[in-house]
Amino acid sequence: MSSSESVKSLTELVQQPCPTIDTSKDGKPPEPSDPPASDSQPATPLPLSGHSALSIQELVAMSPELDTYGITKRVKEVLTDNNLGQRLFGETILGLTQGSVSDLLARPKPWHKLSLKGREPFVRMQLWLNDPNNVEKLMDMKRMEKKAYMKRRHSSVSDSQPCEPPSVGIDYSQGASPQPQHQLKKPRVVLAPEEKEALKRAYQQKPYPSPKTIEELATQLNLKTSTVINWFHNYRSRIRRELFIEEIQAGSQGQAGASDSPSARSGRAAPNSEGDSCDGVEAAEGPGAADAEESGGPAAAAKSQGGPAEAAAATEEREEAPRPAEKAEAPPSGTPAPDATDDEGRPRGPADGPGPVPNPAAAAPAAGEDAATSAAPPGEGPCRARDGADRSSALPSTSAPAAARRASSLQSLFGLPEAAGARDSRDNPLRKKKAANLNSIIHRLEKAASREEPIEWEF
DNA sequence: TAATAGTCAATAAT
DNA sequence: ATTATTGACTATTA
Repeated sequence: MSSSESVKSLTELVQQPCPTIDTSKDGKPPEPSDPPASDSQPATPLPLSGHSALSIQELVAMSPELDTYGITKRVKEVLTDNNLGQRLFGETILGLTQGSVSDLLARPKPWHKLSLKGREPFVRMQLWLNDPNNVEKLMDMKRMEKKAYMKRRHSSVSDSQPCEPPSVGIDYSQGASPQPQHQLKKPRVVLAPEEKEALKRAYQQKPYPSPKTIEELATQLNLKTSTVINWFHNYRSRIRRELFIEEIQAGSQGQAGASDSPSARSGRAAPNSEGDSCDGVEAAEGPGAADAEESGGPAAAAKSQGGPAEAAAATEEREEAPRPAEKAEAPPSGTPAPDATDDEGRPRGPADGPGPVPNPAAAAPAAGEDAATSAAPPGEGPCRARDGADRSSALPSTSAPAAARRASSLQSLFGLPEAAGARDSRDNPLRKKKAANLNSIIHRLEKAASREEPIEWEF
């Protein structure tokens, strides 16, 4: 069969219910089609509905832009409406574990920020949503699982338990517990809240600590170096994603009513990141951000502790903010994280500085887009109307007056419909994050501009 | 070489 | 029971 043929139908399969006639804009030019993936790998062992061949990878490659936020929203609805769990859905439909599914559904990244691999689950979800029997199939799976489970239990009860307690026999209960066990299982590190706080503080001053700094942190907190490194990696990406969703939600808060549908959606309101304040930004320069957020509430979070973490506390007198009331601003208050001398890691050539910067240029438009699309309830009519008039700013381009670019970035950022007055002070934290973010971006742009380098911003 | 992206899997929290 | 969180790993990418 001609690839073009199948390609077409498949593309339709993936299409979102609401055919956004955005084709006019195209925009994904380079997706050259080239099926680079034609190498090894078993590819898709998953269900992938009846379809014939064509791996999802190929589907992903030619998939039109999908509204990830809208998709996850609908998936969540369907799952909860039908009492289907994430584990079942994940293993059966996506080939992912429960934890991954939870994360994906709660914090989907915008389509354009996803790699080919990252898009896969979303394509699968879209495919699943389009499948008229999706729920039935899953329910069947559920039944089957239960049956199997019952069976197992039965046999183990009636029969002598043939399996399970693998070890046993010897080993008794042992008071030493599974300690000496060849150390086969790592304990799984669990950072104490104090340690996390110390790391967060360090992050705020330097999102990309030098190896030296990392080493010091590890020593002071009594952690393995790799743990600290991992923590920074994880934290950076976590922060990044948080900004994504905040943008999206901020952009969609406007209206909502419309045709509410069955089952309430997921009310998420303000997740308010606990006491971690707006990390993620500000490393650039100005103080700008240090919010205590949460006016009148959990102000008194864990504060004093003299326990184990004294290492951190000791070296760095905590600056914290004893006075939540006066959040005003806490400039990078002197307190260098660990060991004063620390200073800067300096190196880092290209893009560096304030790392935790997702890209506003892209994010902003994305937010609008997602919002628009997802706003429409699952299947049906009125889909978006907005076209791609403004969504042009999504790509690199490069050589353009930095100033101009910055201006446009600012515009798109601020341009977010602020209408829908309804919000009061609630958006403060968000605003701050955005502002801080903007600052860091500006900082980078200026830096770049001054050195007249074409640099490629991935906006 | 180091940063990022995507996940896993243990374990916390509901 | 499920769902959410998060340290660690693996594969990519620049």
